[in-house]
Amino acid sequence: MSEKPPKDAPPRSIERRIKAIYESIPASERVLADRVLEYPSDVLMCSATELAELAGASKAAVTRFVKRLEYSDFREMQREIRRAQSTGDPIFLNAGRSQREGGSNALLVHLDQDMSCLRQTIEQLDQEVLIAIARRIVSARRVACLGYRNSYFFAAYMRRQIIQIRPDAMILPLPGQTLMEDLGQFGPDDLLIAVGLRRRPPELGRAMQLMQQAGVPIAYVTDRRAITSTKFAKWVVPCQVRGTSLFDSYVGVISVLNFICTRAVVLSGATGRKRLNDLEEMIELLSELDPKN
Amino acid sequence: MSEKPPKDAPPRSIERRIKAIYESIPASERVLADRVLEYPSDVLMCSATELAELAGASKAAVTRFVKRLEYSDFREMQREIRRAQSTGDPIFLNAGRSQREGGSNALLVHLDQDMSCLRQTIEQLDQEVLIAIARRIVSARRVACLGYRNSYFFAAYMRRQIIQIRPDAMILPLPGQTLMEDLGQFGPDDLLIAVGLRRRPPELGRAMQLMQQAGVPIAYVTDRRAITSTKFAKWVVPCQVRGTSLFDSYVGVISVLNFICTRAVVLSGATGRKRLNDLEEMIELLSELDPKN
DNA sequence: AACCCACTAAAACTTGTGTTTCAATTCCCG
DNA sequence: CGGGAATTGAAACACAAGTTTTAGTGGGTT
Repeated sequence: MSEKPPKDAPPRSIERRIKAIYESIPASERVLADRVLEYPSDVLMCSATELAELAGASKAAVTRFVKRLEYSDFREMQREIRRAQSTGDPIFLNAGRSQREGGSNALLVHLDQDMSCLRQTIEQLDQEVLIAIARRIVSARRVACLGYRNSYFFAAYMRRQIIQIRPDAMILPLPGQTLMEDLGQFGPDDLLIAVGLRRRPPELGRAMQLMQQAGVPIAYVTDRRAITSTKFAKWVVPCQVRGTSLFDSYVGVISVLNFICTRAVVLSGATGRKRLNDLEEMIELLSELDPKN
Repeated sequence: MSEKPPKDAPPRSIERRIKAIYESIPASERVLADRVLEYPSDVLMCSATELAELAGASKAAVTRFVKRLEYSDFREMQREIRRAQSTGDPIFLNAGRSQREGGSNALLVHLDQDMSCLRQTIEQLDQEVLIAIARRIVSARRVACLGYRNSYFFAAYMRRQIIQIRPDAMILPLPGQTLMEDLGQFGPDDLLIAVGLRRRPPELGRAMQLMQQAGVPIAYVTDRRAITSTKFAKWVVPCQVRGTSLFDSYVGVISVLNFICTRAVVLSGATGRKRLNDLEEMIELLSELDPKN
């Protein structure tokens, strides 16, 4: 007992162990480290062979990696982690889920709500509408994203994804500018993406009405309760935002926007720009500049 | 090989299968059934041998039990169950939801991905950490939200919710300002909420390092692969952002932020809730907002 | 009581796993 | 440009996992 072996002394989690040595390990093991950090439950559920395949490494690399983490054995590592899990380390709650087991766990209640919010949003959407919007994003002469209050963030998010294929996409309103300075020139060849979730200020409806009168097609991302303002839109994307929570849940909104943008990028590749039209390649390309800091 | 086993026909859940045959199985397999019904995750995590020991049965009993459940193999059973869990409710995956004609169910695939992304984020978080952050939001002298690129939107969203209980909450960086002009005065009594999702510019890490040196506690919302920058944070909130999609999915991030903000409001108690009510009332009164438009 | 049948688990068997070895390769550093 | 250290995955290896066989037990029936 006088000697303290470093092994059992600190009940360090794998994440901690990985981060401690991350800088000093070779590439083949680093891909494993990345995979484990991103999907920790894989270690519990998969065999070492599967883990190697998932991470894109060899079985030998897995063994070396395990040793470097100061585990004697792949299996011992699994046991170790499982112990940590059963003693309450929340990182791996994933595997032990049994819905009603949570009891007073507010987090899991929250998860349930957001899951059903997300599901209800997506299930009741028409894929063709979303694809039509994506197509329009690619083909329109100009694109602008509009949103107020909370919705502004989502409009801005949308615009940020779109500029990867259309660097001219605008975000509105701009501080200190009136809307019409930027939208004044818009016409039937353009596209307005309006995000109007609950707590819409009247400006939004007015702007949409004006744009409709100018013949501008409008894609309108909103909540289910919107009524009158949907009349101005060519495409309506109603999202479920209401939970029993204090604040509205926007998981459905962000998910839909992601979907539209993804489709738009794919479509833009297909329409013959010199961009890669292979989705996988694009993912690879986007992933290569990926700082681990 | 010419014969097609009934293997791939029904994607029934394991619980269903067990209950279907429960009455008609012998004792040694029934103890296994009981164990599995009570701790379903054992099947995923344990080996067949371990499962036998836990339930108090023999290895042979496990094999017979698995066969009786119409799985060809113990390992195949594990794979089957794992697949069902990782996508959430297996109802969505291959239940043949062809209500949307057109053959391509890209939307439902997208839903699956975002559902599991959301689940993996929430389930692997520590509720105590989130509550500690919420508490700090209420008690800190000053609060600032920091984020670059995509993360900026989430920092801004966060700040927008927080100002309902803390009107002094800041969003950073501000255009045309240097960070230190706003953060220079920060110290141990304050709180910095940093959002740093993939594609982090180096500025973020530098800012966090400086703040840590100044003794400022940092709540850091990031993705699972972040390594070095987590060293500067007092609380780390790792989110699952990676799907097989082109763009990262932020459903988990937005959900967590919502949770933290909600808890902060609840914790802020009467004053906070009062303020929120006042705000709503005032808004209603001025009819500044019309939810129906 | 004798027989039969279902059931059980120990032990042999087989397959697939994780580990180790090793030659080829890359990357430094002189 | 070399030589050497480090890194890598394919293949060989040892071993443990799951399956099958088998011998034994207990309960029920005629």
